[in-house]
Amino acid sequence: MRFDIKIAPLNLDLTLGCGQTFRWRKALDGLWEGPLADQFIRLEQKGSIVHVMASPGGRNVEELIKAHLRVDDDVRGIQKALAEDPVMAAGISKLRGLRIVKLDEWECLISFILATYANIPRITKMIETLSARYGDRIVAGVNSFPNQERLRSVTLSELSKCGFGYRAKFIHEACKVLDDDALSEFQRMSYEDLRERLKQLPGVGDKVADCVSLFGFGRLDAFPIDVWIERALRRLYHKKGSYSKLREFSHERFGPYAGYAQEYLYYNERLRAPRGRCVFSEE
DNA sequence: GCCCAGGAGTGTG
DNA sequence: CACACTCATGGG
Repeated sequence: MRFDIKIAPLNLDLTLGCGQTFRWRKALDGLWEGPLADQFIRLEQKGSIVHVMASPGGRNVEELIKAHLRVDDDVRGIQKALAEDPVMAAGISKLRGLRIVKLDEWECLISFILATYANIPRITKMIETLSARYGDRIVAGVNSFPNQERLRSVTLSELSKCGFGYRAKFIHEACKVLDDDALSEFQRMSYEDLRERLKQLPGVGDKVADCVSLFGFGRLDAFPIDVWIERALRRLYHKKGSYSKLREFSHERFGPYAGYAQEYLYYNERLRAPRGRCVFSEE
C-alpha cells in the first residue's frame, strides 16, 4: 500500500539519522526503511510530504507513522518558545526539521539499556542481533523487535553469547522483574515518578531513565544528559556539575520542552565532531 | 594498537 | 553530596 502524509517541519535525515532510534536505514536509493511494530516500511520525503510504502494488508500503518513522528507536536511553537534563548535560537536555525520520535516503550527501554557506554554503530548492531535471534520475521532479513514475553524466556547464558558484554545481565534481570502490564502502569505516572521507577530497573540510571522517558514514554520535559550534552552545556552555557545540577538547569532554562532542546544541543554538538568520528551523512 | 562510546553500579571520603 | 574505580567490547 502507498499513501502520503503531510508533516512540517520535517527532515527525515535528521530525525531518523541516528541517536534516538536505531532501526531505520537509508537504502541505496535514498529512501528510509525499517521495521515499525510488525510492518516493514519505506519512506520517501518530498518537501513536507512523506510518501509511505508498506506491505499490503498492514494494519493502522498511517497511525503508526503519525505516532512515531509525533505529528501532533506543535514543533513550530516549541521552536519559537525555545528560541527565546539566543544560544538555542542559533542552534535551532539549521535543525528545523529535527523531530523527537516516539518509540515503543519496551523496545526503547531495552535499546537504551544496551546503549550504555557503547557507540551508535555498535548499539545498532546489538539491537540487530537481538531482533535477528528473538524477533519475528517481517520480511527477508528484517525481524521485529522481540516482545517482553519472548525476551523473558531467553536464558542468561544465551544472552551472554550475543556480544552485549556486561549489558547481557542487565537485560536478563530487567526482563525478570517486569511483568507484562508493568509498562502500561508506567504510562500513567508523572515524569518525576516515572524516572524514579525506571531507575529501579537494573542497568537504568539517570541518563537511560531520561532517554526512555523522552523517546519511549513521550515526556517532552525529560532532558537526557550524555557526554555530548555535557560538552554542549559546558561550551555554550559554561555549565558543569553533577547530573542533577545540569538537569535542574535544563528544567529552568527549557521548561516543558527540554527534550526538544536536548535534541538540538545533541545534534549540534555531534556535528562538531571530527570528520572521522562523525556518524552523520553529509548534508 | 589506541581511543572512546547517547553509563551504571558499587564503594569510599 | 562528590569522586574513583570497575565492568566488557567493538567500531573508527
